This record gives sequence, structure tokens and C-alpha cells, in this order.
Amino acid sequence: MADGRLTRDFGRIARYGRRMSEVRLTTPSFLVLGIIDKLGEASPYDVKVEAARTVAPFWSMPHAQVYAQCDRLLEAGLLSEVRQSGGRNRRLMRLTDEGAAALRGWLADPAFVPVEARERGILKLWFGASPRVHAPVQIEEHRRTLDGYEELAGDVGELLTRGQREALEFGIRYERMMVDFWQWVESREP
Amino acid sequence: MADGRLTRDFGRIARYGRRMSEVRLTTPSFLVLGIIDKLGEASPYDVKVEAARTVAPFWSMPHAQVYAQCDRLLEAGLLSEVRQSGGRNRRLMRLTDEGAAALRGWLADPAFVPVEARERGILKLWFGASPRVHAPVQIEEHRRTLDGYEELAGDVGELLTRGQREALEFGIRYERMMVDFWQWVESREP
DNA sequence: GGGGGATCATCTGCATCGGACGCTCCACAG
DNA sequence: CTGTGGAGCGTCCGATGCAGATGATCCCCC
Repeated sequence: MADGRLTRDFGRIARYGRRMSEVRLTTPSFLVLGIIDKLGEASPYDVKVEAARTVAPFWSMPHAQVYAQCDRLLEAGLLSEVRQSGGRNRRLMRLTDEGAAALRGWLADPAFVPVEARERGILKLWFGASPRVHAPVQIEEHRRTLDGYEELAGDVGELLTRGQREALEFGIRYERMMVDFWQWVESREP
Repeated sequence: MADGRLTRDFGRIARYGRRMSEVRLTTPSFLVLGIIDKLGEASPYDVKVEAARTVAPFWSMPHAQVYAQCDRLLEAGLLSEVRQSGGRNRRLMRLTDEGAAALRGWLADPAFVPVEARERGILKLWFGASPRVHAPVQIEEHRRTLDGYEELAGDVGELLTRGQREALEFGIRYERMMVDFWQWVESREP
């Protein structure tokens, strides 16, 4: 084995936009672009709130990151500042043509990046933790989020776009799978 | 809503060992501790290779990190250097009592940390990418890793510890779920 | 006795993390 | 009015994590 494939390939850097000061575009970059695209026009704060409201279960960023990304994207010319309303320097931003192109390029790119399931519970199992201790907590928590998702699907399911509905469906299946899995773990004879 | 819960709670820092220069123990720390515990005695390189061989699908670290973690853990007194065999400074390390206690504490702690499913594919769906483009690739790739896991389970299933077998089962269920999900996405009428 | 590939380790530069801190605005009480 | 407190909004910093390049040492085989 060549020097072990230990890394995560988190990056898979893209450079769809071809202009200006050459930034590396990472997934968080596209998260910001995607949200601003949805909102049309937004301040960093709007982005942050919207991210927390929507995509956080799939990909969250700490607050400070949002501002940093916006700076980077502005500098790279993928976003443009629309206006500064007075005192509080509230920057409203839009996608530039380059920004829109970059987003489209990313969305269209089917490149597969293998995921790791960063489940601490599973890791603990691997290292020999007691299923007795962990299973009940896991089942309870996954059931809770599963309920939340299902309620969401029932309540606002109609209002979602197709893609959003599908992402939600993924969440539901994931949580259902986890509940089943931990029940299976619990039920094994010791 | 108070200032949005946007963050990931990646940390959930622990401090089970109570000695010395106060390090923050993160999941990677316990990964290293867990592996050294399994191996009994190991150099950073051994840890890195073992990690790549085993837990990488659940939690991988880039090479450099392993060395950094070892340094931190040594300094904190959770690991001890056993010997330096000559020229190439090959440090062999063991868990100290504190290290073993820290690991036990972590393993016993059922605290639930919500996962994010950092699936780029799902994120792209959310933002409106075309299922037509992505589904076939995703199905293919997930099926491939699923096959790999199942083969593994067949081949060496007997040799694994209970926890390892369970972790593998998780992998299988996860991949199976993904294949089903993307097939469902693909099959929806447009 | 020296080339070359596997083994082992480190450095560097950047992205990201989390949490604390600091503004601005507005509501409402005094 | 004036003051004060909390929600809305933004920034900073130290620690950690990341990817890849690069540097050494070993050992096999010629």
C-alpha cells in the first residue's frame, strides 16, 4: 500500500469561475452562493440565519465563517455589494454573473466525493464501548429528530421545492436507518 | 430565535484525564488513544497506517494530524514514550494510566452529538441540482462501496470484535440506504 | 557501495472552529 | 426626553484541522 489513503478528500477544490484573484472555492463557498441565489439579495447575517434555518442538518458553518466566506467571494468577484444602508454597515450582496456561473457549474458537477459517516457513536462501538450504555440514548435521540423531520414534511412538505423535499426525505431515511440500527445492536444477544 | 444555532458542536470537548498541562481532547485525540490501546505499543506511523486500514470510513485524519495529536497527548501525559530506537527517531508510545482512564471515560460517555450528514450530493439536491445528472453516479458509487463492505463482512467477519462487526453493519446499512434513496430520487416522475 | 522505492517524519500555509467581544438599533420604563 | 436592556448584526483571536510538499532513513538488490 502506498502511503496510506488516510485523508478525507474534504476539499475537491473547484474553480468554475475564471476571473480575478483566484480563490479556492470549497463547499462552504457554494453554500453561501447557493443561499444568496435563493434569497436574491442578502446580507451576511441573512445568509447565516437562512443557513441555520435550512441546510444546517446537512452542512453547517459557524457564524464567523459566513462573514469570511462573503469577504472572499466579494473579493473574487463572485458576489457584488449592492448597497450599504447607513450606520450599521449592513452589506447587501447579490450574485454576479461569474458567481451564478460558478454555482451552476458546481451544481452540475456529479463528481462523487466519498463521505465518511462521522458518527461518534459508531466510532465508540468500534473501540469497544458498551452497546447497553449507548443504544438507548441513540435510539431516543434519533427517534426525536426523525419525528421532527416527519412533522416538517407533513406541515410544509407542499411548500418545498423538489430538491428540498428530496433532501428532507434523505434526512428521514437516515434517521429511520439509525433507529433501526441501534435497535438491532440492542437486540443482539450478549 | 436567539442568535441562530448554526454551529456544529464539533467539539464537545472532554477532559476526562485530570492531570498536567490541560489539553483539549477532541475526537481525533480519542481516535489515536483508541488505536494505541488496540495495538498496545505503536509509533505515530503505526497509528496512521492502522487508522487508514480500519476506522477511516468512519473517521479519518490527514497524516500530519496524527503526529500533532501524538505530540499533544504526550505532552499532556496521556501517552508515554517507550523508547527511541536510534537514527530514525521512531517513537514508540503506550497509554499511560491517565490515557487509559481518559479513553475509558470517553467510551462510557453516551452523550449524544447530533450528526450532520455532510453529503455534498444532498446539498446539491437542496440547491436545485438535477437528479438526472447525479443519481446514476451516486448509485454506482454507493453500490460499489456497499459491495466492498459486504465482501469484507463475508471474508473476515468472524475475525472482528463485536463492536467492529457492528460498525461494519452500520456501514452496510448506510450504503444500502443511500442506494435506495438515489434510486427513489431517480424514479420520481419529473 | 550506491540507486531506488518503501518507510517514517516534519514544515508550511491556509481554512475552519468556537467562543468572546463590540457595536447598533429599538422598546419601553421612568 | 433619557436611560437601559435585549435582540440584531459584525468582528477578532487563539487553537485546531487540513492538503500537500519535502526531507530524511532504511533496506533490498544490483
